[in-house]
Amino acid sequence: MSGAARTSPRRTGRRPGSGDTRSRVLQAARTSFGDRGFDGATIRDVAAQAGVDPALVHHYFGSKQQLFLAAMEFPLDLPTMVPRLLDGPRDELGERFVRLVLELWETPAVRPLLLGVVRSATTDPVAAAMLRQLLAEGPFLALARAIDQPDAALRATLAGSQLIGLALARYVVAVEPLASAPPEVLVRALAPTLQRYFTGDLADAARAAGPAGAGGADGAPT
Amino acid sequence: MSGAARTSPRRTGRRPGSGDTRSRVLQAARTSFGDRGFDGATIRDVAAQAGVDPALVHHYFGSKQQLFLAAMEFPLDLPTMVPRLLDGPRDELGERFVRLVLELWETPAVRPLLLGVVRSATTDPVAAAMLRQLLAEGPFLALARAIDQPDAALRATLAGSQLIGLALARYVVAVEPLASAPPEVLVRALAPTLQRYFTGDLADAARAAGPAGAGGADGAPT
DNA sequence: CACGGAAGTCATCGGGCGTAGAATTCATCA
DNA sequence: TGATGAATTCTACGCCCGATGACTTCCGTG
Repeated sequence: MSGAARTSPRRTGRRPGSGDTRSRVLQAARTSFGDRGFDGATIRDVAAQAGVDPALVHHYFGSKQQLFLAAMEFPLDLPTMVPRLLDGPRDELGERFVRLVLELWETPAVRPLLLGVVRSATTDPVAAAMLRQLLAEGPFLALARAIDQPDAALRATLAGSQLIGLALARYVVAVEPLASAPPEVLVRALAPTLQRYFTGDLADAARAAGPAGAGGADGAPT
Repeated sequence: MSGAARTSPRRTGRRPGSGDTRSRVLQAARTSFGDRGFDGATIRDVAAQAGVDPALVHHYFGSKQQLFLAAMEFPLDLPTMVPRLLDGPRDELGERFVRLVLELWETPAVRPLLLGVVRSATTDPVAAAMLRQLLAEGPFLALARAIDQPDAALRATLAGSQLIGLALARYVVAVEPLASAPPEVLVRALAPTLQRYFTGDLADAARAAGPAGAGGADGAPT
């Protein structure tokens, strides 16, 4: 109370910190990286958004790169998700997978992270490596490996390409009507694609679209 | 004869121009935008790559934005391509489409353009609009419209999402083994997906991959 | 109560950017 | 030949960025 009107010329030094400053900076960084990507975001803006001096961001995280890494660290229990996806009818695996990915993107706490990685991956090598790892070594590959089919790695990246394309078109670039389509419509539209990438026969070109015609025709899965 | 060794302290002024300077600048801009995106590319670097003063770039194109627009102008005869795609068996349309898109990406003169648009679209609004238009109003929509099926716009963007995802994974981020897969393998893998997006039934979820499968309750929304 | 370390601020450095304007040289044509 | 305009360069302004280092204030511990 009385300390406010002292003769101090500057309001420098430590403020009676609330304690959650670090997480506020992290949150601001997620928003900023998510909105503008790694290059577009600035430490100054992150600091302002968190109500903090830019130097403090450096004090906590050392560099912009390290701030990015800290902000984009996934709070997802990825290893747990794979068994959950495998649990259930195998011919509905594609549907479960699409549904899970859409749920993640629609979760407010997660979307900025994914946006940040995707927005930055086209330009920044570190972010590109993160995305590469997610698609080629993460849950996609684990899932593809768990199914007894050849070309697991190719299947994983094919599935990844469809889902990253969906994310880019729907959430980053906002192409209509894809951006406003209800999730359930997308699940219906994408599930067969994912299902085929994981369990189907990748060598046959023409089928899988005509309902009548030459019948299912894909090989027996063991 | 005597003019060369004058006391001139600077080598300023017009050089005995080769005449193709403008196109050299454009070519350098395509490379630079393709490699680093709109934000990452710099006019100074473009100029250096073209062996020219940065101010000349401004003299020709006015601003970085206008340079981008000029550099990314598609040399493709898009209206011509649609009829060519429709010409042939309808149930091989997906295959023809995938093949065409892959050919474009594999063409050395075209790839930097596409790379530039994709790399920039995640951050720059103008580039995002270009991509949005390409996917939602360009040949994708024209193709979907030419087929007698409901939800043409949604079908077009679904196809676009798969192909832009392929481009991102294969050419921008270089996810293996997708990045090194022979084009023909990708045609085989992607053609059924595109075929279904254009001509298939988007409402049924479970089929198109599983041979047997129980009855899928497609059910009307609402 | 002393004190050391953590939290926080300030001022600034060095650099790169887009852009602008003036100056200079070349080519062309009356 | 003289002039006019385009092509090209130089210089520089103003801005914003990431990073650094010194400094001040608070808090926990002995």
